[in-house]
Amino acid sequence: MADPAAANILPRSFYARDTVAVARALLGKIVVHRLGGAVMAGRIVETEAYLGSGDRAAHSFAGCTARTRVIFGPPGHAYVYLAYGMHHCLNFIAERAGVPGCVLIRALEPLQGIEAMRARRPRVRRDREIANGPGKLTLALGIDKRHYGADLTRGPLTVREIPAEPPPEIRVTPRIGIAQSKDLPLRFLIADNEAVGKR
DNA sequence: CCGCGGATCTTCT
DNA sequence: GAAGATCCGCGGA
Repeated sequence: MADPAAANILPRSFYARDTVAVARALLGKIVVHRLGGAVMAGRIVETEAYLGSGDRAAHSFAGCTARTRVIFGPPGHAYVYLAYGMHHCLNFIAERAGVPGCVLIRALEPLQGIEAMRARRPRVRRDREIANGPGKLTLALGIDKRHYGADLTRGPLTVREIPAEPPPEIRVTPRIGIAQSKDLPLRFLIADNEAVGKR
């Protein structure tokens, strides 16, 4: 594969669609983070959509608050929050400005900067365990609250597309680890990939 | 491989 | 004041 960090950045129009379309289209795309001289990159292999209406599991369901403000803003930005008081989770904002909707990045296949990722995940053995969970990938990439609202079309955190990459085969399941709206088919993953969370 | 429980803290009720 | 969009280590099969 070509250098992932040099691939084309996805434009804002990529994110300015309905949330499910964005969640599906993100599979196979590349997250690139430049931090402290390191360039880290991973291929998105698992996502979940959190909708703006009728989705009780979505943080935006309770309305626009200090925490969910960015979800109601323009697309192509990052929504980062702390889960269970310990783990950061990374989401990308979808839909046009004013309409809530975001996509949780649940798993990455590490492509580049693996040594830098391992430095933050010292206990991991296999490469595929470095970022195969929403809390694991933020730790591996060094993502935290400083990235709240970050613009994904420019800056140290970007999402890119390898040209001429064929679209992956997508599998659909209910979402993981939620208590409400739990049966909606809003989890998407690349069918043949090993670096995805369990069911 | 599978199930269990503890850690830890922000946000909204 | 309780509930989380989780992870890890432990013990057992």
